[in-house]
This record gives sequence, structure tokens and C-alpha cells, in this order.
Amino acid sequence: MLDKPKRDRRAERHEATKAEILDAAWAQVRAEGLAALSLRDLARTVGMRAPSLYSYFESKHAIYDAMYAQGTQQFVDAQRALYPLPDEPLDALKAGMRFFVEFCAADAARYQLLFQRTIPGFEPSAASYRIAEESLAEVAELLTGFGITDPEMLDLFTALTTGIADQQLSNDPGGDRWIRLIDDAAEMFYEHTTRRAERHQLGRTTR
Amino acid sequence: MLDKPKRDRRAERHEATKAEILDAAWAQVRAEGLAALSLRDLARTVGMRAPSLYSYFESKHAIYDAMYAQGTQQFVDAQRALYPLPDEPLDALKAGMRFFVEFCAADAARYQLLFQRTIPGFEPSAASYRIAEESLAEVAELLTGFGITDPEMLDLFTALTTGIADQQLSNDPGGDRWIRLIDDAAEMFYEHTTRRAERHQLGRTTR
DNA sequence: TCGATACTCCTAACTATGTTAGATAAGCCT
DNA sequence: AGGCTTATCTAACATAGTTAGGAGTATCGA
Repeated sequence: MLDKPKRDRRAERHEATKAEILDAAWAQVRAEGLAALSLRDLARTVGMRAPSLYSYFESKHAIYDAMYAQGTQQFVDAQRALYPLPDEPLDALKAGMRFFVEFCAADAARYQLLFQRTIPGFEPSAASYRIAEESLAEVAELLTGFGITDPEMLDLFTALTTGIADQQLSNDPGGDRWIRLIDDAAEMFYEHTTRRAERHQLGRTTR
Repeated sequence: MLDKPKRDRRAERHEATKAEILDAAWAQVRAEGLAALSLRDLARTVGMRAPSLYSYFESKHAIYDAMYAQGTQQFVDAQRALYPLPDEPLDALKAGMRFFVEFCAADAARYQLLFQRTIPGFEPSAASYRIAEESLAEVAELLTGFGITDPEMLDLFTALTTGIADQQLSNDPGGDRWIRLIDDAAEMFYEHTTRRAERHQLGRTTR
């Protein structure tokens, strides 16, 4: 069996070190808070000095951006793993909300990075951001599949879902005070949208 | 007419300077972002050097804390100005939600300081925090007045309301894409809770 | 195998940050 | 006038992200 060219070897090693740095960054961020990421500390935990990190990432923000990309990828993967969804629209809605809230609650630092734009100068790169947008589009399609086509209802759904996640993380981290409300919230939303759709249907036929 | 004792004069002047510093801090924070508050810049805009600020606030966090206290006070005052509320529970709900969301949307930096705990080491002092808690208790009383007594429904209401505010600020700052949904959201919540209360009532009487 | 090249990591240093220590000058009180 | 308080300053410290430039090591072409 032939060995790979050494160029590739080096490239692989480079990528491996990048991954190691990112793992250490996640650990630090989970322990100390998202904004408390220190390049010197980070470098030390992977056996380097701070300037050496610049061989792998061109700035601290680039590290955040790579973490953002990882986070959205995890989100997309977990989202895909949801399928096939229950046939019953209401059950599918519940599953979707529960997935989102539990994904957020599982890692507060990740939630802050992905969904609260809280790092002073940081904005995700266009490439990273596109993944996130596609993911939201998938949610929209999901709702459309249930006959919920009004874009305002999509906005209301995202508000309700992120609101639950937000309150859960802010006011009961590690607990389930708002997670318990998910089924009820889904029912509330579902009944509302179906009623609303019926009303609009009637309004249209009688006009 | 007698002049005030000079001691008081000095104390007044001290408070006036504190207020001036806080005003400048708000301006800077609104322009550059909450986390971008720089003591040197702040000092310069009030005609001082950075260390002089320490005669007025014992740390940067103390400045944030004073701003937090001001923010919650503004919230409480604005909340009081809502009364008397409409008699119709649904209308009152709408007014309450609209008030909260518009208060948040009016000042993104203030929203971040009060409702998203985003500054690395900052937690509001006990004194400041108590005001905020009392304010939430007032919302709870409001709902109780409408016959919404279930604490879970209060949690659901806060999730829905903060969710709308959060989405509005994150995804359409300066616009009204989620603000437009407030009435609809209030109706959804109101119908849901009243239905739920009826169901529970029935459950109890038939048992 | 040798010299050139590329790569990785280092130390030193720059700028900016929040913060502390200590000095200076102005105003107040006795 | 002399002592006390207050407000403000400069100088300096620790820590942050970042840049410059060098040392050592592996890789590659001849």
C-alpha cells in the first residue's frame, strides 16, 4: 500500500491541529463563558504560545467563525436526524420545537454564539451564515407541509420557539421549567393557525 | 433665603457628575455596542482621564450596574404609565405585550443590558435586581386579574413576549416585522388560556 | 547528499484595555 | 495661614489581541 504524498500528510496534520484548537476553545468557552475566550490560555492548553495560533486562524474572530460553522453544522445534522417526522402535524410541530429548545439548552455557550449575536465585533462569515439560513428555510418548508403557509405564522412560530429557549436558558439553566411547556405551546400555536386558516378561507369564499 | 450647606452642594455636584457620566455612557453604548464601552473614551467625552472615573464608580461593572438600575427604573416607570389598562382582558394583554416589545425595540443596548446577560463578568447588584423582579411580579398580578392564575401560563406568556422582542431586535432592528404580530399573538395566547381554564374547570367538576 | 524552501513555533514587542498608586492643586474649615 | 478634603492628574501594572522577525526542523529538487 502506498503512503499518501507528504504534502497531504502535512495538510492533514494542519487540519487535525485546527480541530484540536477548536475542541479546546469549546471547552474553555463552556467553562468560562463565550466572551471569556483567551488566546493565551487557549494556546497553553494545546501546548503552544498565543502567536502560534495565528498559523491556524488569522484572528480570534476567525476562531469564533469556525466555531459558528461547527455549531450550525451540528444543528443541521441534528435537524436531519429528526426525520422522518410524525405524520400528525401537531406531533411533528412538537418534535420540531422540542428539538430546537433542547439543542439550545444542551450548550449555553453554543446557543449564545449561534443565536445571540453577543461578541462585540463578531459576525459570522457569509459562508457560515448561509448554512444557518438554509436551516431556517427547512423549518419553513416543514410548516408549509402542514398547511401553514402564511409567512407571518412562520415568524410567530420562530418567536414562540426561540422565546421558550431563551427563557429556559436565562432563568432555569439546567432545568426544564420551560421545556415542560413545549407541548402546550405547540398545541396553542397549532390551534391558532388552523383556526386562522379556516377564518381566512371563509372570508375569501363569502367575499 | 438661606443657601444650602456646602457639604450638600458638593454632594449634589458629585451626583450631577455621575449622571453626566452615565448619560455619556449610554450614548457611547448606543453608538458602539454595549460591550464596546471604553473607560478612556468615556472619560474623554466628559472631560476627564480614565482614572478619574474611579472617584465616581468603583469599577466598570459598577457603571454597568448603575445603567442597569436606570434601565429597570425606566421600565417600571413606563409600566406604571400603562395604567389604567383597558377593561377587556384581551385588549389589556395586547397593551401589555406591545408595551414590552416596544420598550425593548426602542433601545437595543438597553435591551441587551437588561434582558440578555451578555457582559462577561457582569451581574446586576441585588438592589438593582430586586426592582426588576418586582416588575415581573406586577405582570403576574396583571394576568391573575384576568383569571390567568396558572404559573405555567405566566411562563408561557413571558416566553411568547420575549420571543417576539428577541426576534424583532435580532432580525429586523428598526422595523416592525414582529411588532405587527403582537395582536395576533395576544389573541392566540388568550384563547388558549381561556380554553385551557375551561377544560380544567370541567375536569374538576366531572371528577 | 547538499542546499534551498517551507513550515512551525518561539520570543520580543506594540497597542489597547481596566485598574492602582501616588502626586498635585484647588477649595473649605478652623 | 495651616490643615483637610476633594477632584483630578500622570505613571505604571497586568492582561488582552496582534505583528515582526528569528531559530530550528522537516521536506524537496538537484
